[in-house]
Amino acid sequence: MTASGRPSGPEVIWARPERAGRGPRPAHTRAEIAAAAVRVADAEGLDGVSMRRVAAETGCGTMSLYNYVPRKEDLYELMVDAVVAEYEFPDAPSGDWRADLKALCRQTRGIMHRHPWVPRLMSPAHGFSPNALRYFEYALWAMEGLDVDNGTKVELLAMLNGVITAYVSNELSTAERARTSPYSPEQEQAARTAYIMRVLAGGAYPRMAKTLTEGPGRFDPDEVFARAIDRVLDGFEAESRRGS
Amino acid sequence: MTASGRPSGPEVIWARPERAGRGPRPAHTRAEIAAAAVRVADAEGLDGVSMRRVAAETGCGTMSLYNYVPRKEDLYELMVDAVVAEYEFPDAPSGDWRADLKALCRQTRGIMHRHPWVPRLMSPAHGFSPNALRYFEYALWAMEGLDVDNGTKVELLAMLNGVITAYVSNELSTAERARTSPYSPEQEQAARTAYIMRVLAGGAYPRMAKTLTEGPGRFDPDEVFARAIDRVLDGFEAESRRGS
DNA sequence: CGTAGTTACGTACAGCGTACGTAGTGGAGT
DNA sequence: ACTCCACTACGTACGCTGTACGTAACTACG
Repeated sequence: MTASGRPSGPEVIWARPERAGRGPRPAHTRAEIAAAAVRVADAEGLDGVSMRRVAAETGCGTMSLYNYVPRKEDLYELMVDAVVAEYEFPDAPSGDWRADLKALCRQTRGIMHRHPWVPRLMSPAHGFSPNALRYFEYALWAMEGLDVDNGTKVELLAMLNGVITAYVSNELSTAERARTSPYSPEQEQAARTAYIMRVLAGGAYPRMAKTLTEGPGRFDPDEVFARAIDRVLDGFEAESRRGS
Repeated sequence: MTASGRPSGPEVIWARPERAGRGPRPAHTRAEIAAAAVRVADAEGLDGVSMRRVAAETGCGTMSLYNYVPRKEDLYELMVDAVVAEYEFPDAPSGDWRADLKALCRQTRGIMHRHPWVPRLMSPAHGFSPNALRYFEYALWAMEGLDVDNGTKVELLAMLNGVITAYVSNELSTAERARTSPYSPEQEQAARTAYIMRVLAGGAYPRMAKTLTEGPGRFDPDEVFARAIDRVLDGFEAESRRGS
């Protein structure tokens, strides 16, 4: 394979050397480009991330970007890796796997809040980027005190991240909608609740009406999130006790 | 507001009357258009769904589609509602909420397998389409025997659907990648495993290496899925027993 | 020291969502 | 019965996208 230009076969971008032996010294680095793309996505949303826009932000010609990033999908991979780098791991786990995993989950949510486009890019395809590997290694370390087999640990991590992604997506969807819509959030909200009220008034969905009207008052997002994570961990802890 | 043309305010498509009082009889229906879009997405992937393509499939001019569907996002909403219509609900729940919810989850997974683009469109924005309401109403009915408050029931449904979406996304990502990539699945797989092996051979990620090499043999997707759902249900059942 | 491989980047193409304008249709109000 | 105008249908056009391809400059290796 060649270090740039069209690849001769399917390639993971991380397998490409960043600098080829021959030719002029590249004017930019992957890290620079990733940072530029993240900047654009944070400021203008994921749809604002186009090759032209990122190239401009990086300070190079549009097509020069393709020397660093063969396909747009690879740019996404760089972006995810760049934000996964924001995790801060202690020198060693505390020994309390539950607390350590919960802290990890809080960090995941924090990253997604800082970079609302992350949930949309979540995919197993990005599971082997350098920083994802760092994350995975630490998570496995933190789980050493958890008495279940390796497969179950992997399943636990997958479920935690799945739940977090789903939860934060819901959390952010209103905000993201507001960013895109030409109307004010109040107008949007008003239109939706008006519609729902009209539907429920029809009486065709009595259980739903009851559930939505006599809903509980507790809506603190942090609490809902913590509760969700706790429930997932509960399930696996029970399994560990059963197994040992 | 007017029934077609640019809306005068933010609108849910379901609040628009399908047929206006005045003017010529529309040549197509929402159902027809949704079916056409679903056909295209099933055959060519979600990226194949363009307004032009769907219009052609429906048999009308590109811009005529905008009489039925003001924005592309609304087309997505029609598509999701169309596949949510595939749920088959019994006349009444069995009384065993666990079994009923599990059956519902299996149906969700089935729908996502038949329409691999569904996970990408999962969003709370689609939670109030007519068929989503039918789903929600039945699910609440099925949970009448579960002794937790309404808020918890909503959280359970959200978590189940989140976990299913994440799980099926993982399940499908390889297939979807194969559909898009110009290389054979074997080539893709070979490139990825070669890369991972090289990384793990470096010794920087010992726990990960151990986990991946001495992984368990049980990989039956149906089992992994059932186990995940069961664990979620376990957590909530425990909570119900604690509460009552 | 040539030369092959790399970097840089402009041009060009096919496709996208959709704003806008025009023509024709048919139900509601007089 | 007749008029009016909201509505349907649809062609054209604009600005945007990802990226294939060609060209020119540069540098490390044989």
